[in-house]
Amino acid sequence: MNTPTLIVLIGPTGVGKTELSLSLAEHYHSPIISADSRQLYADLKIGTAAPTEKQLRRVPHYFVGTLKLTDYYSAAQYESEAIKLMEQLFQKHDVIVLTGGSMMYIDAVCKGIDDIPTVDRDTREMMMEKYRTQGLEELCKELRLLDPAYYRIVDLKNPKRVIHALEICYMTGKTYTSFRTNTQKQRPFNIIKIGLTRPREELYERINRRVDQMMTDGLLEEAEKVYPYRELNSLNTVGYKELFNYLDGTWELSFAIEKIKQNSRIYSRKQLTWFKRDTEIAWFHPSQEDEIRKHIDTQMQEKAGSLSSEHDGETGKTTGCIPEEKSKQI
RNA sequence: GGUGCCAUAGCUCAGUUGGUAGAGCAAAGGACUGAAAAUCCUUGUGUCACUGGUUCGAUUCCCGUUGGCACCA
Repeated sequence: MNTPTLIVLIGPTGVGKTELSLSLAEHYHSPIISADSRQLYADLKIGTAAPTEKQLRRVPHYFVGTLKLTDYYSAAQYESEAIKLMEQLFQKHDVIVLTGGSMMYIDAVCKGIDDIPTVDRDTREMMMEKYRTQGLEELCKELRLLDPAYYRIVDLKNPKRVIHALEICYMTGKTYTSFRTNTQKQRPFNIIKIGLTRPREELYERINRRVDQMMTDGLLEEAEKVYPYRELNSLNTVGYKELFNYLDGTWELSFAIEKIKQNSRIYSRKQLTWFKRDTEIAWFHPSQEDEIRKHIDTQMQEKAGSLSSEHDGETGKTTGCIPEEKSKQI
């Protein structure tokens, strides 16, 4: 049996991950695990550009359309479920393709997330109420007392970060810091990271066109259906939140569509920012499928049998195209 | 054709009683461990339309040119 290999195919929204993941999966006779925090929801097909019925028939997919809008989910939950699933899948497959744009989900699988208790509903309610009535500054003061170490490094202007740290302190009686080990988990499989990117203009044009296509495919109807649930976290999602403003009557439809395009572009940039610092990623243009396969095959040979040894630092990066090479030159 | 108003950042506009300018939006960069398509942070040099004049100094005042808008013929 060969060393199990996880091919991680990442890149910004709209770059062309889905199509390439299918052909790679077919080539390596592998299933596809989605790492997309919104394609998980069964009712958000069009707006999240989830794989179509036809595409799903080509290759078995996991973590697509498995959740209801009301379901609670998190990156940590994804980590444990995905790792468990992969244990099973690797018994029949040498290679698994993991693809998606949710940065934290990718890192959760590749590097692991610390074992921090899940916040229960009461604690979250309590903290939200505290935030509403007392404000962020008061919460920061509390954090300084309860977890001074985290207080020093946390982004004190970001309510979600401050609130979550306090939630953990209240729930466990321990500091949030004490749960942060900052260690990378070792995985029983090799990981090959492929990053897909395109020149900025090309990417933006694809994103804009895709949004128009979503509208003709019925995104508005999809948004109308889920409109009653708009307050849920699952619907704090590009493509839906903008249309809710139209359905409210606060935005013109054409304006909402422009906003979807804009927010998608911003999201793609955010993804690139996150991925850029991951030096293990080898970058390619989606059209370079041959080069990508070559890279994967070379990596698989190099890594064969090296699982138990220390991972070898820098991987030889054949760079089809590096993101931001343009801006670096300016 | 005549008269008046306007011309400042990618866009919409402030402003400088004459000492080379600043907001919003857009855009770009960054952070990120159980809500992550979330949440948060940082970044404003631009021939102040063009030409000439007055002035120590003009984006600001004056003459003209070009373009836009309005009104009158």
